[in-house]
This record gives sequence, structure tokens and C-alpha cells, in this order.
Amino acid sequence: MEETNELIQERIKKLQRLKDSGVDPYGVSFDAKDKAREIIDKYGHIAKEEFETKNDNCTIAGRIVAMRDFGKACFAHVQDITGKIQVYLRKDILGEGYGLLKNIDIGDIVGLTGKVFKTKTGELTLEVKDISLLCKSLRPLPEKWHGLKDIETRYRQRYVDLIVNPNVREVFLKRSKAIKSIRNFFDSRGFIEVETPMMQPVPGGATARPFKTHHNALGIDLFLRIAPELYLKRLLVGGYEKVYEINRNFRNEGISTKHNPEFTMLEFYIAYADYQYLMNFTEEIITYVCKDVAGDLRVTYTISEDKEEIIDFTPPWKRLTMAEAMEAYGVDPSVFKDLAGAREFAVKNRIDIDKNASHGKVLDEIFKEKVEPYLIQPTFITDYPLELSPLAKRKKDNPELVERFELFIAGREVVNAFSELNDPEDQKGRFLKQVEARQAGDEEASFMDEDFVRALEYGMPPAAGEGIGIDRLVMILTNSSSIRDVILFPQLKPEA
RNA sequence: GGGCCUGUAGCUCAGUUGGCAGAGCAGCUGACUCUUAAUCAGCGGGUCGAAGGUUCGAAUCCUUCCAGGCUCACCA
Repeated sequence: MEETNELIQERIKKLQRLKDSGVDPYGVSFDAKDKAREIIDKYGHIAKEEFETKNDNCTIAGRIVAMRDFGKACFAHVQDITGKIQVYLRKDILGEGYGLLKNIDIGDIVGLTGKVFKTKTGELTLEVKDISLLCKSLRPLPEKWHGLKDIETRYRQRYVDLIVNPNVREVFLKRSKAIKSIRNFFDSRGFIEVETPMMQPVPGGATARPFKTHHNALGIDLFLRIAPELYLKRLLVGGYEKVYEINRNFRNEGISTKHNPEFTMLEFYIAYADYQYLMNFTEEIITYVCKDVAGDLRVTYTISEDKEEIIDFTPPWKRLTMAEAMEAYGVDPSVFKDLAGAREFAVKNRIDIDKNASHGKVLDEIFKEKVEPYLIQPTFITDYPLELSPLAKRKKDNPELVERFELFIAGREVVNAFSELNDPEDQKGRFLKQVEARQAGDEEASFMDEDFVRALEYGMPPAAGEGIGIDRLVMILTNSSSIRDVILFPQLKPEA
């Protein structure tokens, strides 16, 4: 971090010269009335000749990203949040102010006012009348042509990535837009946005290993939440009928292109609705967000280097039960009969399964291996085995299945939703089952949450609840192949 | 955690059989008032990821370690 090289030394010298000449190299506030993009939009279509009689001035602030020096004149590009615009500095116009240029580098942040015109080659340009340095930059930016490619540097020094890679800026603008769009959607439909604990004494609402932390004053261990579910349902008990939360979940598991230890989840609950209602509702939300962010219901997604797919969000989306989907992708229906049948199929197809795995778990494994990767277009899968869903309501006609669906897009689970179990006795029994599984060594099994059962005993209206993985959704909307490309500061090992 | 790959100048990358460490951009000096990967002349810049080993000699071969990528396992 302390490294200094010749290029930095040069800039420090310039910094000193600026100070010596009475220039504040770290500027003050600057009223940048105009934006690069707006200027280009406003004047771009006007013919070059017309500028000869015009005298329109604009004021912008931004970072110098390119410079072409001619001795007594200089072209540069200045970049602000909206984009880049060329500026033209002339000694005969700037007079003494032109001397500032000697100590200015690519990367410096400047504010300037100039007359709008078009160059010989037709590029809209500001002929600078006044320039002030707002911030001297001490480190050289990556090369102008190849930019910053090194993935590690891009993630570790995201600020540099954002300066030089416009597509990266674009991705995170889209992410912000997607989240705003989701809020609009829910707010306009009578939901209230809530915040529930990130630090929980009993981690629940999902099957995953939690992070543990400690509160000194209370003298207790707490867990970073793996899901907000149990708290949001407590709010249904409390009388709120439509709630949503957009916030971070934390899971103490592997890191991959699809997993970051902290990730953003949207969860929402609707009293008196069920999972069937939610499927339609999900189509509505996602098409709403997709239109807003991508401008179209069809988006291109790069599945792998040599495989690109157009994902079409035009509803209705395909709906299959887990069993139907398995059959459609060539899984022998005998797997549903019993554990032995499922196990046999798994072994035959070289699917790794834990030797203690239950029937439901084995089915889940087979599904993940044989079906999930092929669900490219948005597809709802319904009717999951009870034991995989300790918080979901049983199906009336088959109590071993639950009223649940997951939505798959591009071969990935993006949504998980179900009719919420509101029978306290059943819930308590399911918790106990989970506790048993935990004692038998399943580290992901849930803990008993006594207070949640107590809440259900007061009565929770029948309700439907859903979780949407925001990072994964944004990946699809921005054609990003790694979750790290949609998280500003993804988790990495500390720099050596 | 396993397998495969990568790490060389600020950035993007070459580096042959083990034989003086290279290019482009960026930087510095000079020229240049419509360039846009500006151009022209010249100059400087390296812990070759780290440590150890083999060798007369290592960026290059071997071992270990560090970081990253892809992938598998686990998961969302």
C-alpha cells in the first residue's frame, strides 16, 4: 500500500508546485450546472457552422480521462457521472491560467466553463474559458486503451474499476434501479417496508450455516441472520397484512460465482394469500422490474462462454410440479416411490448423496443434478417434499408435499415461496424434527424457535411468503456471469 | 477442501532449449493552436507474487507458501 513509484513521485512534485503557486490542489465546492450527457443531448444534433454565431457556455465538473497536448493548445476528455465530453484548452484564451496545465494529469478532477462548439471532425467540445483544479490525483489510472482487466484489482479496488470501466458503472446503476423499482412496486400495492434484526439469538428461516458473533454487554452469542422470515411472520401475527424487507442475509458457506457470504434478499408476505396467488404475483413483480431496468421482457444472458440464451419473461411462465419436471428431464418416476428407489437412481447416475440423506434430500439432489441446469426460461417448480420445507403449509391432498414453489431462471434458483405454515402444533413438530436432524449431524438443520411457536399460538392469518435473491436477479438483468460483478465490494481474502 | 490455470514496469501483455529483463500505453525532456489510441525526436522506469532448492548460471526446472480465476463439492 505504501508503494511509491516514479509516476506517483512525479505527481507529488506537481502537487507541491501547485501549492507553491498558491493553487489549492483539493479544491472546494463547485457549481457544475451542466452534465456531459445533457450537453451532448442538447447540442449534439446542431450543425457545426451554427456554433460560429452561438455563444453558449456550459459549466461541468469531472475527472480528466484523456489528454492530447499540443504545447499551446490541448484537448482533453472530462468524465462525469453521465459520460464524457471533450474540452479544448488554448493558451491565447486562458492566458496565465494555461500554466495550470503543466501540473495537471489524467485522473485529476477539474471544474470548468467553456463555449460549446464542434471541432473539424464534428465532435461536440467545450472551448474552455475558465478551469479550476478540484482534486489532484496522485496515482496513475490504468491504460487508456486496454483499461483495467485484472479481475482481482477490479474487485479489490472497485473505485478504479468504476472510473475506467463504464459498463461496470452501468451495472451498478441498473442494480440501484432494480431495487428502486421493487420498492415502487411494493409501495404502490399497499405493502409496508420493514427492518427486522440482522443479529438474531436463534438463526432461522432457512437451512444454512450462520455466522456467529458476540455481544459483550449482554454476554450472549448472536447470529447474523440467514433469513428474516421468522420475524416477518411475527409481523403478520401482529396485524400487518403486507410487509416486505430488502436487506442482507449472511451465510457461512462457500464462495463462488453464485455465492457471496452476504447477499441481498427481498422477502415479502401477504396475509390471506397462498402460493398459487404468489406465482401470478411473481410474474408481475419480475416483469415490472425487468421492463424498468432492461427496457424489454427479453434479455440476453450468457450461460457459458459458448452459450448465449435469450430469456423471455413474457408471462405466463411454465409451471411444473417437481415430479413432472423430473419426468420431463428423463428421471425415472420410481424415485418418488421410496428412499430406496431414489437412492438407486442417484447411484446409477453417479449423483453424490450423503448416506444419511432422507428421501426428500435425495430427490432434491437428483433435481439439482438432472433438472435445474436446464431450466433456462423462467420456470416455476411446485410441490416440494415436506421435509425440505419446515416452514411451509402441507398440501391438502398430499400431506407429504407442501404448497411451495421455486422459480428457476438461467438454470438457477432465483425465487423460493410458499404458503406459510400457521399451525403452531405442526410447526413445533417440524422444528423438533429439525433439531433431531441437527443432533444427527446436519449442521444446516434449523434450531427450535420457541418464541416463533408462541407467536403462532396467538394466531397468524393464512399467508403466502416469498424470497427473491436480488443479486441473482440483477445478474440476469445485467448479463453478469459472476455474483461478484453485481456486488460492489465482494468478499475476498485479505490482500497479502 | 479437491482438480486445472494465472501472477513479469503504474496498466495491457511478450519473454524461444536455463544464458545481459522486453514492447505498447502511461511518465519525463523538447517540438507542435482542430486532436481524439494525436504525431515527431530523445530519456527514465523491474523484489519477474514470496521463500527455499537444483545449476557455473533461474522469469524459465523442482518444493512449499500467498493471492486470484475457472471448475467440482456445499449452498441461494
